[in-house]
Amino acid sequence: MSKPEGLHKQAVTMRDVAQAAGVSQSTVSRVLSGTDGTMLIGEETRQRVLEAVAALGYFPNRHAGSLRGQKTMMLAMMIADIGNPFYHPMVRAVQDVAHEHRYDVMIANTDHTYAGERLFVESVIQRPVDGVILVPYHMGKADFDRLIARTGAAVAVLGQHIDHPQVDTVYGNDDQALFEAISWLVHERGHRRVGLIGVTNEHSVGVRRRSAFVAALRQAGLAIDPALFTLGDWTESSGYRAAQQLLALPEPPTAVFAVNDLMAIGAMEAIQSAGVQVPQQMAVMGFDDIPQATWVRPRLTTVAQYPAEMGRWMATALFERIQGEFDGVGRRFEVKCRLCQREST
Amino acid sequence: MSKPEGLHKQAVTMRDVAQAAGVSQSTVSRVLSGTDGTMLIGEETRQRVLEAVAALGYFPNRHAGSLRGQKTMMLAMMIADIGNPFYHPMVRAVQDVAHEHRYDVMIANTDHTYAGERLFVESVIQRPVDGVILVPYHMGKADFDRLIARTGAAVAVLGQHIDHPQVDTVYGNDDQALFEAISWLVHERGHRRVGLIGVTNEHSVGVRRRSAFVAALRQAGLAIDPALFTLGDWTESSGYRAAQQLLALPEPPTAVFAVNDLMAIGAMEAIQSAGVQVPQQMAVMGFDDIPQATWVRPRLTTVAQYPAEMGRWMATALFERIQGEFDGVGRRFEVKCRLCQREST
DNA sequence: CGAATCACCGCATACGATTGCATAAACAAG
DNA sequence: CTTGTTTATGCAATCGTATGCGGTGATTCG
Repeated sequence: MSKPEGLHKQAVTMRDVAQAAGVSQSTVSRVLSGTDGTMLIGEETRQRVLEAVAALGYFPNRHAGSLRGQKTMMLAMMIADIGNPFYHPMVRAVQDVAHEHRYDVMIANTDHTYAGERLFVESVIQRPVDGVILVPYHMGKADFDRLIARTGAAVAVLGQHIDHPQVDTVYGNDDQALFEAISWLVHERGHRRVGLIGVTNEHSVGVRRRSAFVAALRQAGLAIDPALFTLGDWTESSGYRAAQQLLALPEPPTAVFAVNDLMAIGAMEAIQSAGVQVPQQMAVMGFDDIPQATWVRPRLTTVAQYPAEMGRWMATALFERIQGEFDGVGRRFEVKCRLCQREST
Repeated sequence: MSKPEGLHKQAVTMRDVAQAAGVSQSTVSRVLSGTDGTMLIGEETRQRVLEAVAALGYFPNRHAGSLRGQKTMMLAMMIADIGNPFYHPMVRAVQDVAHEHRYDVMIANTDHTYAGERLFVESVIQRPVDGVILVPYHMGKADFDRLIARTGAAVAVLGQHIDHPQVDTVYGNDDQALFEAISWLVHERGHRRVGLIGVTNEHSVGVRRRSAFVAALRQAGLAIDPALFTLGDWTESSGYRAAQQLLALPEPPTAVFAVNDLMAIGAMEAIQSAGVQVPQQMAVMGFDDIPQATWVRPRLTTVAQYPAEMGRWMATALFERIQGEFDGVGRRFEVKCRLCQREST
């Protein structure tokens, strides 16, 4: 009775194909999906159907399949900031793997906020997908339970933020790598006052890296000066401001460690603008090894992570679950970080 | 009869809410959408329904609405390379506008290939969305006709590549800006041998920029030396290789212009590695003004584009069409480029 | 030669939400 | 008491696809 004013005109449906081929719609469905082992289709009709499909340029409407409870052929990916180059190879890798499986990828930014993360979860509840890839900073186990219970999607996660029995995890040994990096800075390079550009404690990864930083200083027998701890929000400009703060100190540090490269690059910019030489007067070190770390001068010493590998791992783990090849307890995969010694230290 | 094995478990549907509130499912629909002006709902039942919604934590299944031909609450965006920082503010702006409208964004890479672009169109045909944003390099009018005819989606496009009556377009005056940039390089800076790092003629934007380049040289009365024309593929590494090629020339240019910043940065890397001073011995100039242009040393002289503004414009134009506020012929919006004079020239 | 088997295919229903139409209740007017 | 009108709600069809089950014609077997 109701004729929906086609905002989306689906000119050619399965019924059209059926009519053109002189068969029923269900036959067309069976020819195309083919997965119905018990059902046999005559070779002649199969050909007629395939010809009609080609002639009409038919494509299946995936909204229908999604509604029917089939695969949605879609992945959702949540990252913190699409402007951060660290995520690009990851997104890239996920998209590549997805396309191999003829999947599409929906992407959302959270801007590192909890509100953004919850919005993402609600979005996925409203439009269920087959798989979800997350880089969570705030979400708790309850949020994951809800996500999984309501959508039934396979879930893969980056980072040690969460440990959930049903989600696969890939993470770097960042705390250990950071510990070693600071130790190297102290012992090999002789720095005794090292400033930190960290993030607020709302980010569990910030807490972990800060602890590793403190532990390294402690182990080296150095004093912990609260004035040397500054905060940023992962962006280049926040690194710039944090470095200014450190430079303004009565007794500035001789080295600055930023918990990501963007902030390190911003810090270097600030330090050089102030007429302070890097690394002679002040060394700078970052984390991630984004490509831009080698574009700046001096080239940035940093701790490399391997986002492409991480993304590929998450995506393949996801598809193993989607295709039912694996459904055990969440796997954990560690990608080792590596110190990249360059010119800024 | 058929019980689809719920890959996606939608625990709570509208029917559940209806049952909990003791009304029919259609009443729930009317309470929630509310858009049905002719239909009145008793205040008491409205409350009962809303309470049931809250109690059950109901969210609408958007796959169903999409199938029914309603809005899909989804945008699709096609860009060439998610690794190119030029696109990030654009993606960002689109996502921000979309989220204001409670829309999600599906993103696809084409890697600058026609195959990638066609794949995207097919993907959108199979899963219609309300709006499409494209950065096309190869697609022709026929592809756009097909896209629009098959999906009925609103379309917005970046660049002058296509001019279609039904699509809104935003573009920079890149040819003019490039002409002026080269003229500036020649007249103000005195360069008489300028190398070009361009792209193949398959990219219409490459052709246009190359023409502008040639025109500027002609107008300056300079000879056109084919050896000074090299090709890249928009990536940093291709810029590196192209610059090596120019350096190897018997008579190398005194300035190099790359049609985007990534290639310019790659070129600068190559030039400096070869022990040639930038800009004293060889000047470098790019196009786009990505943030990284000010990270490198010397800072890159370039022609600025404003991708965030471009993205915002495309997105708002799209929503004007989606919401029926506009349905006239495709609008065109020019975003002026601007020369950013820095240290590399 | 009648019945059982088999290969092939169509009918009908369901997924969840929207919406035109029918309908029930309540009330007013004649 | 009948008829008309208003108000609030339910029924049922629909979007495009998947699938259990029943049906039909042909072949085979006892």
